[in-house]
Amino acid sequence: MKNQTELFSLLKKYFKYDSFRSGQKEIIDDILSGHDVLGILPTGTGKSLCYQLPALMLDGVTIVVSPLISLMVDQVKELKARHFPKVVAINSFLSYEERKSIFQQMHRYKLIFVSPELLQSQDMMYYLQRVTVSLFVVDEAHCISQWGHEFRPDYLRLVACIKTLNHPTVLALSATATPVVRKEIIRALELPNVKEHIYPMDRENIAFVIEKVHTDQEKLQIILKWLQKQQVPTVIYASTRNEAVETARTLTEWLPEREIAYYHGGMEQLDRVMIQEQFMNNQIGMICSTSAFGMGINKQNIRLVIHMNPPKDMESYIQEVGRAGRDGKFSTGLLLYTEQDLEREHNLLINETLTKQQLTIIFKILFQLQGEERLLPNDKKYENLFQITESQWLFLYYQFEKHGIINRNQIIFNEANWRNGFNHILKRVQERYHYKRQKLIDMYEWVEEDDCYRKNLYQHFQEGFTAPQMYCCSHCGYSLQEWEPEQQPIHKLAEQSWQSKLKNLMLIE
DNA sequence: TTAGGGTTAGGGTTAGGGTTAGAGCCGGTGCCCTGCT
Repeated sequence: MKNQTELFSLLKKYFKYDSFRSGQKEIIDDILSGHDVLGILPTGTGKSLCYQLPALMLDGVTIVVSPLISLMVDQVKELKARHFPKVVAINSFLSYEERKSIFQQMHRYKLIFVSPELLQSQDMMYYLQRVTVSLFVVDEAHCISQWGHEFRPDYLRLVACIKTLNHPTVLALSATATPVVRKEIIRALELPNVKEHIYPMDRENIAFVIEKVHTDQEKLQIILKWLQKQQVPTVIYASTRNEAVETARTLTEWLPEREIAYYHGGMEQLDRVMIQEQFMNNQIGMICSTSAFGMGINKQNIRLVIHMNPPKDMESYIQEVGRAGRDGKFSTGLLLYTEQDLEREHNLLINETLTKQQLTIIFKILFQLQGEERLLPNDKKYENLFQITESQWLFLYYQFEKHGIINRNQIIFNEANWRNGFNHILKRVQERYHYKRQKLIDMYEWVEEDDCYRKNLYQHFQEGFTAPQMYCCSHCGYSLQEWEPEQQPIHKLAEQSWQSKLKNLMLIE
């Protein structure tokens, strides 16, 4: 009871609310009673409150694992503005001195944001073991399944951190997670007694239009035809950086009066922030982007999300199209595809899959290395050495460690171990290939569907869905032509003030 | 009562790297560290 009074008074004090939104209270109660929790709450329903409040109430430190530095920074900024006590984000932007000083004061913080990579550093864990960690939060927990296997294997190493910290209460949060992904999160974090709080994530205010065309040029024509008549905040997803840049360039040529930008992960951090800010403030009307654009973007009035190709799985599509209509107003997702798109995507998948021959060669090189120094070379050019991509190397390194073939850059030879490791890794590679291939096939089966797109999209994720707000989908009689959205004019900035704004930004950074 | 408890140490900023010599093509997500002035 005392807890409950305190809970509401803290809610009022820091967040100015009198009551909780759906799901929040149930999750917080479970956390405070010491249960591990998996929370799937739609975007914009206040997920972060589910750990911010417990962090205040629990003795000790709450660790929040966050996938992006920009997300951590935003959260810390926002919490500081609310006069939330003792919050910090630790990342590579901090100097050695700053980091050290935070480490030594660790016990004085209530909330610490970190990347999964940083939790692998010995420093970090050394100091964390000397404070009481009462809550361990994995934010955007679908990253475990989306990124953990290849791209960012440190997501799969989180479970070891949790164990090292004597298993504090664990909270995994996400906005999108299919039953399969949820199972994977629970397995990867080893949470057998987890309490699950799953809320539907279908969006009744988004209508789906899917069009099959013959060429990539045709895709641009369709987009252009619509854009000539309408002006609403729009995101266009392309599958490569080049395609994003080229699409922006072409559309700008055709519609010189519109403000169109491109966005991808290879751009300078500062440029990315600039583009985001201008889009947020309606100074840019349209962004052509790779999948880098998304997480942490909180623009409420995106009306149209266009896909130049189907993404590689339905989770990605739901996440990306779900950036439309955060304000609850009617919005549309337009997906374009050609016959060749599937083949292209499948070729990429084959290309990234290690073959038995490749794996054999890698083991041979590894054997040679251990005969010489028993160490992996220090220059980190493993990709060069083994003729594989960085992502493939990250995957392999994780597997080598798991099978006792490598321990902290030291190669440990044991014939039985190696034989076993080789077979397991090969099996794992093939499993991953088949898993991803099936995801890709599901995606293409969905776009080729004759039946209601909404029904078939959401049935993979949940039981049923809410009836659409206005229009449903292109199989239920909706077409873009009949949509008359409210126009959103662009407040262009003068060249001079754009530059001075850049200067200001640079001074702040 | 006291020493020690973990490694390192110029400070600060920015650019580049994370696949290979050579032609069209064939990827995208981010983190952290290193080497350079």
